[in-house]
Amino acid sequence: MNLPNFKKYLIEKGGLSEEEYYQVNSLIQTKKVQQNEFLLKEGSICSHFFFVEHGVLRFYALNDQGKENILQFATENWILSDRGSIFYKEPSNYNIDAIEDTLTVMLDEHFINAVAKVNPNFRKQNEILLQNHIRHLYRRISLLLGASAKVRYLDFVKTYPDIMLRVPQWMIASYLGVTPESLSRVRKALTNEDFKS
Amino acid sequence: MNLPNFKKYLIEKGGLSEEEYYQVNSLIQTKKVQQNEFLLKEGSICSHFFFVEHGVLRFYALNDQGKENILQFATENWILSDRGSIFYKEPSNYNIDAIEDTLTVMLDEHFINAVAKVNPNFRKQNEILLQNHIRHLYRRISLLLGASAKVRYLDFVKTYPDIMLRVPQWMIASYLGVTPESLSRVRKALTNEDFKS
DNA sequence: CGAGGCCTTGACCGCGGTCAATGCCCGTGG
DNA sequence: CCACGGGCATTGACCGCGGTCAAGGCCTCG
Repeated sequence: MNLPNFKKYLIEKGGLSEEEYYQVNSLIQTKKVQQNEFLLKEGSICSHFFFVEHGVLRFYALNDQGKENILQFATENWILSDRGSIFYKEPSNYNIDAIEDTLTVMLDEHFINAVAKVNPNFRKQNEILLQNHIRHLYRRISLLLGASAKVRYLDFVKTYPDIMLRVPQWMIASYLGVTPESLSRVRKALTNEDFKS
Repeated sequence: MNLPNFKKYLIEKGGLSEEEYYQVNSLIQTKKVQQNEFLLKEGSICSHFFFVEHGVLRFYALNDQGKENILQFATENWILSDRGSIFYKEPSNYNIDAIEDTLTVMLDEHFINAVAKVNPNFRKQNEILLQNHIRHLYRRISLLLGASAKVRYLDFVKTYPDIMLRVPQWMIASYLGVTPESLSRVRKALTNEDFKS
């Protein structure tokens, strides 16, 4: 199995050497999903973290009216999961499915412990990634609390130009917390501004 | 220095034994702040995690119009900080100040490493707390994306009944992402509903 | 060529924001 | 002990952003 992104992740972000990587290599499990296929469905218990080797995933909740709220997209090198469901063995309230055909690496506690054993530094590196993730979530909350749809959209374009090109617009609207119609109007207003300047 | 909550935290959540606690005891630094005093100001670099021994803190951002967006309250046993600022040594975009007179324990990387050395299990426990934190943030984002002011308020009351009683209403409004006036109307509508039933 | 998914556009409406006035509580000082 | 002032909550009038509903256009794919 050829997993250049995952290998790079373990070596560069995880701090493993090439030899250490090959030591845990045999433990790696992968999973392929096609577009619209699910990796996690509401009500079931999430068993793994999913590292995206290539493709795009989405992580979303259904609210009381059955509307989707997209919490996160994940492209190459992102890790996605319902952490609460994993750690507390509870049924998940979330769904994960594929926006493109996607190849993922399935990480469980067993694998993480194995890597940490090979290189104890890994846990520390991993912690920094978690801290960074928390930081991004606070930034997102800050925008949701205080910024207009226009500002949130501009921030998204700047932060994730790659995702812009790979997911349909109505999903971006959902991620931003607005309707597809509203997002369409925001975009129209922006192109009009461009003409004026 | 008598720190019953922090001691309990290191022993119950951190997994230390009583003896191990006394081994790191001498390294503990605390900081007292009075109401309205700052622990972190926008533009300065955040040097510590703050564990709340007793009191209430708030963590907030200022948006472009100078309005406060409260990202987090912290009562007893909570840990607050700008993680990005700590890890990347960047000036912070956030503020932390005290809502009540508060006693905090200041945790830095040095202290955490010392605890981890005394009990290697600590880092793993800490990771679980981080995962749990991420989970809560996703829940909050989910509510901000899809729920009305009323639903968000009811959720807050249910989740943090203690905080309700200790912080002024306009701060709760800020946390929920609405104006104080709107929150007042939501509350009024709810008491009217109560009379009907 | 037809069907279905997605984006756009228009008309309408309601939730929540804004601004301003009033009420209430409480601490401070005359 | 009362008068005053400041901070917070409430209420009302008004408005605008963004939601809802419906129609139409534009793709792509069978």
